[in-house]
Amino acid sequence: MAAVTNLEDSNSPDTVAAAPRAGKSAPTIYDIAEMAGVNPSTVSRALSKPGRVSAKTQKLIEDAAATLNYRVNVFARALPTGRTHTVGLIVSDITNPAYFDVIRGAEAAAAGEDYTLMLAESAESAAQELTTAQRMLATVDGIILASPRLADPEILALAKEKPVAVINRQVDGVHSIVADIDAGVGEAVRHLALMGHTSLAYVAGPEKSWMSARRWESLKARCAWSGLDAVQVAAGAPTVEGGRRTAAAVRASGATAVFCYNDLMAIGLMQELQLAGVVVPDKISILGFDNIFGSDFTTPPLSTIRSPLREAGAEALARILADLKGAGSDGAAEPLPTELVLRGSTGRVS
Amino acid sequence: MAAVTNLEDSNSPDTVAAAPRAGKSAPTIYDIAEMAGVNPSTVSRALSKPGRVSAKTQKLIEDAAATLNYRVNVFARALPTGRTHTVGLIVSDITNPAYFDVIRGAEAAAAGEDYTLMLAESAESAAQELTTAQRMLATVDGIILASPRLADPEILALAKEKPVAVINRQVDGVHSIVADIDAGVGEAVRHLALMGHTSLAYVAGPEKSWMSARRWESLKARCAWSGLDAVQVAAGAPTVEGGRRTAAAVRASGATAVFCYNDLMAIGLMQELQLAGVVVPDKISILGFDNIFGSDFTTPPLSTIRSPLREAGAEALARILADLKGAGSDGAAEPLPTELVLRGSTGRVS
DNA sequence: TTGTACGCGTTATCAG
DNA sequence: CTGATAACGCGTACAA
Repeated sequence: MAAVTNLEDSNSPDTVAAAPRAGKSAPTIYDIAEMAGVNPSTVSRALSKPGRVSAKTQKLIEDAAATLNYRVNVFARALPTGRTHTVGLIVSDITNPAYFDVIRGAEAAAAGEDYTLMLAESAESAAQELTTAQRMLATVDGIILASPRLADPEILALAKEKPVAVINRQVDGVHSIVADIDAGVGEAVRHLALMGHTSLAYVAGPEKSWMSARRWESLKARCAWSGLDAVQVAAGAPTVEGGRRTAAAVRASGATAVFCYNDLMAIGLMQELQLAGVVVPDKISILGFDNIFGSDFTTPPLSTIRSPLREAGAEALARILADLKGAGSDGAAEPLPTELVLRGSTGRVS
Repeated sequence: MAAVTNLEDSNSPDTVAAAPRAGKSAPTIYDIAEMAGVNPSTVSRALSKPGRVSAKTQKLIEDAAATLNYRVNVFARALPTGRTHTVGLIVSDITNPAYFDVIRGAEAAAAGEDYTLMLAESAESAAQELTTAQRMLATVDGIILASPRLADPEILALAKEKPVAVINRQVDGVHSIVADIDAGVGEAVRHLALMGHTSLAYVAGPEKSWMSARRWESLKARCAWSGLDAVQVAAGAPTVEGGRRTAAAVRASGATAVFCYNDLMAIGLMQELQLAGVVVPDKISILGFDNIFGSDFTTPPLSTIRSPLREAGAEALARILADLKGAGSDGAAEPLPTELVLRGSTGRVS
């Protein structure tokens, strides 16, 4: 394996110019003031609160700013105000495709309001989530916690410092964005009952996951209502590997249909089952949650319960921005719906 | 724009319950100075360059900082220095799992040096990439461009302002992290020849992708050397959908083995082919590049050429940090090898 | 080795 | 409505 970073044999890797210092520094409001013939403070006003200056000088200043190609220095602005126009988003695992949409939703919402999103991951660790959040707190105006592993009191403590919104979690006192999983679960259970299933199982996710417990409750309740059996047979890391490890317990349970905490686990479970010669869905039906990217790569493609992750990300950001703008009233938000996505991993009981 | 904050823990605290200070606002170096009985500037020195103060006062100051639970105000620090301890990373598509490892590699390297990573995506658009980069430029110390769609001159212009490193691209004059694809391609072609294939095809990615061209060149050269036919039969967006759209052209080509620009396209192509009743690999072998998360979800699992993405991310960050530290021209970088990952989508020619 | 004084770019508080 | 001036917290020549 010969080659290298600079492939083309020309090993001139290091004529690379080192951090050059641009000769002229960026234009400031003083430059604009001079050009427009007004006081710097007037420029500041014109550029931040477009209401407190006369229309004439406003235009004068804006023109000058434009020709100078002026851009605010966010650090200088953050110093007196403490505001950074930045919102943090902490996800539990950046390699979980479920967060793609959360990230994109939040990012789009942020960009639309001229905010910047800061992304961090907690690697499924409550401790790391806490230190990350606290570190972020210094540089952001608010924080979004997606599927947090933190305990409620810790989240509330965070919320005392700056606006906080949680996704996939219900925490009284902070903005909580939770999808209405009952809808999707109801659809799924009804469908499975129609296919002849009477004994369902649930493979749980991390212990600290509020959402995992919630999904199990929803499933249990729905099954009780429909007169089906439902048991929680295993738990594990919310990853493909974690799903694989639950295969033995799932087989032992005798259930004919299995809900997994998320698609990743469902995929892992299905892989392991197939490896052992269990045919899906003939022998056992498998369902995931989230409808992540890649859940249709499998054979059979995974049936799953779609969550409105993108909308959740956008909603979380909107709530924080509302807090920031003082419009605090976090009135009741409409529940975000879930729905059954039927693909090949579920079928008639044999 | 999003950012990945590093997980580096700043102080130790947490056990300290009592609020260290009566004042509401965060402690500053003035508070520390007062408590330690020294001048604020001494505190500044002690906290930034641990060499310029006496060991005694150093400890005095550090103790005071600890009991005060002091944390530097990054904005105040950025103002005089222009340094933010932040590096930007722009990827072309955040939903492409290939970037997982790039992101993690860069993040880990950043965290290790107490830097923070800012993440943004260009959505495969050169224009958006440029505006994003320029926007970032104001708040980061350097920028990493992963698979940039920008033209060379534009990248060089960026590099004139702050340190820049590109991944999957060779740009003379800026740090270029490119894996040795010849190694993996060589392995793959040799394997296919052994399996009886004589006519290979390449499905290209985006036109602006330097890496796509490079992969095609490598394949072409290797085939020529081995006496095999190789043609580029199609091109498309580097996505699953893009891969699907190339199916017709691929079938028309008559090739028995197809290299795709990346795994996403390979998966899409395989799906579309299978939908049309073409059996993989019996009728046609398919190979991807990158070995992304999920490339083993398919049936058959995808054969692919693994790229050291994580190492690339780490390397890119290291180069930028070296620039920042003035140690500018670091010697030749270590080679980043690629290798063939043989799974089920390749087989003997029928 | 440590203290003094000032600047970084912006916003906020007063006057006018 | 606009101008002057004082913070904001930190780094750093320049002195001492």
